[in-house]
Amino acid sequence: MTPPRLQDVAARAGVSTATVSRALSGKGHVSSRAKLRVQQAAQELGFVVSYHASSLASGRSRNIGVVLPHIDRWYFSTVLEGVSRALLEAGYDLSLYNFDGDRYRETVLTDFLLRKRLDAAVAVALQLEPAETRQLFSAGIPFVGVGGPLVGAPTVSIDDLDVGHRATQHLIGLGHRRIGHLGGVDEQGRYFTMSSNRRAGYERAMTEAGLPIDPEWSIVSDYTLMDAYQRAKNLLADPDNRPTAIFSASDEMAAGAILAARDLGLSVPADLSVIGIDAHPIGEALGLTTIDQHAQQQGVRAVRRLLDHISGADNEPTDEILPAHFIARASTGPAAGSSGS
Amino acid sequence: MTPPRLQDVAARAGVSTATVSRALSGKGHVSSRAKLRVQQAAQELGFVVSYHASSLASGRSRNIGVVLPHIDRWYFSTVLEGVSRALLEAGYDLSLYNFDGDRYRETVLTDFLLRKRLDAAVAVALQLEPAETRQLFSAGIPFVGVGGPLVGAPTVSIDDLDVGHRATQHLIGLGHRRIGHLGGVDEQGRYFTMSSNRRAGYERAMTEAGLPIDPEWSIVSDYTLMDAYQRAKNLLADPDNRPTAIFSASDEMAAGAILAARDLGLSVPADLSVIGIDAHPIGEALGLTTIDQHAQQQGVRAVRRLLDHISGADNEPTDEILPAHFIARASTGPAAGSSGS
DNA sequence: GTGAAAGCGCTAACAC
DNA sequence: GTGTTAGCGCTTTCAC
Repeated sequence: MTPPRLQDVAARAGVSTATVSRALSGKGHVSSRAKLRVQQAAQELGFVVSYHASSLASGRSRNIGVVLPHIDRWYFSTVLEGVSRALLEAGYDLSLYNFDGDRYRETVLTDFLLRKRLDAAVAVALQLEPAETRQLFSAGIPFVGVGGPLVGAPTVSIDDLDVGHRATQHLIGLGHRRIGHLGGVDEQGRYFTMSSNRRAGYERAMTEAGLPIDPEWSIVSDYTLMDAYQRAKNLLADPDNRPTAIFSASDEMAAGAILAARDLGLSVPADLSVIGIDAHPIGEALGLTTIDQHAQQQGVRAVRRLLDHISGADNEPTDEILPAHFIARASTGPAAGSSGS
Repeated sequence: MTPPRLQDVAARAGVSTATVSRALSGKGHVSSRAKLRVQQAAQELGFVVSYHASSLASGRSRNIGVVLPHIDRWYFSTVLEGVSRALLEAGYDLSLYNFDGDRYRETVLTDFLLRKRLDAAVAVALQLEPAETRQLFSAGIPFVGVGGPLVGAPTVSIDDLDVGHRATQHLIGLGHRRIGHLGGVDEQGRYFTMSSNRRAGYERAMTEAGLPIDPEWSIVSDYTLMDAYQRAKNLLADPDNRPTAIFSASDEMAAGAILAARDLGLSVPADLSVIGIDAHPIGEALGLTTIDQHAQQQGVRAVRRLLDHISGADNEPTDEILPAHFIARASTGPAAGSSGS
């Protein structure tokens, strides 16, 4: 037996299909008596509107896309969790498009996003070429960026430069002068503006304090714990020339640094202070001092912005900077032989 | 200007809409000459078929759903990555439905899945009540389960009991006799059959070897690193009555145990051997011995099964057990005072 | 191999 | 407040 259609509900309730549509969607006026009969009939028949028919007729699909370069990395899956929650709450469907690094970059941009099935989309930390940005926008729907600038669309993020600055200042305030940095690559200008902004914040804080920035202490990693572990270990192995503190652009890399230090017999924070960014759960067990960037909340805000926009709320396309908060734990402490500052 | 429709392409190519549809979808026979003209016209106009119109007319949507209880946990985001990859490869869209624990359980089951917008769906480690399973299937589409039994649908997973058994045997083979277990809750029979099967494997191996199962060494954790850290620390704090080895049902919990041991001044594996399951990246830096369950591959396989089914391939709804492989690293070693076995 | 035309199931004017 | 009806843009018989 074929599923009930709106027409069947109309027949059973003794009204027209238009009335059923109105009663069920809540748009337009329907007498409460008619509404009741419709709802009952729909209930009895187990009627659910056909998504495709509804979308085709109305031109809107209650479906929002999420485009991201990775899924199984903490930042992305956490933002996604926030996006998902906000969308579920609003009754919207969520379509997921994963670049998977660069693997499906083209495909997603040229095929998937153009199918006219999305009301809007959020782009998480994508760093696109100008031509790619154009492709994106050619989908003809509102976009909002998260965690990195999406040129031409409003973006929700933290102030990465400021966060890098504050993290570094924290270490400087503890009396450290030999401070290293663990950051990400800025592959040919793609990806990780986030990362380069944090590095810029570090450099600014160092410069302001009149401290030297040793290029050897400025480590470029691929943002994974293991890679950071290995590189930090190399850096810290030299007892004559190693930093007393490290500011890491992510908690996972910070964790790698802490594990490396321990494996070298260095104690944290006595021999080495480490601060990260994220509030990644792994930081708890390591006592990692960090700055919470409220990743989930970033996803939630992005969705709110989009939904407001769709519903015609008069929001100007301004960027939104979310606050980030210190979580002081045990991985940072006074520099050896320092009285603080 | 409104986007081009199929009709526009037809006009430009000088053929009927039917021919355009055939030429573009590849179904039905079209002269290569006509096909060429159609493709060119489509190209010039920048035509992309309307998803909704196509779905409404054909009854199929090239859209597959993924239902999971969490997104931001390693297992789930990794499976999701695999699912996403396989779907992108096949040109299918992916709709994401997150229970978020129990928060949207009802909503997803009763509202979202019934909108007739999915061709099929994969359910990742859902542990449903019978009534909920019925709701799920009432969507009228093929399902496949991943990483946990979905009663009434084919499931892709590893053999959790066997894996628990092998992990424990590994420790026993190293001469350990006092072996603890770190597993998850079986909340009222919901969630984590996975976890209870691994525990059962542990118990069987212990029993077979004639070793005692000390209830105090069988720790129930919430599967997070931090919780496992705390509980393991409590367990290991007592020098007179602690295990010499721990089998953890996940790598994250295993990592917690290792960190706890270190913080107590115990050395791994000299004082404590630890083995996990997952091949979680964190295990690398900790030298964690583990069993790789190929989570991403589980997602890929689930999608393949679904697509085969949709395309009418004669696949019986059998469960599929994927192999799991040892990754021997440094966290497990011979028991102190043992000659091995 | 190709075209005509009848839907797919719903929404949104527009009329009453 | 409610019904009539013309689409939304494509797929798919059924003829030719």
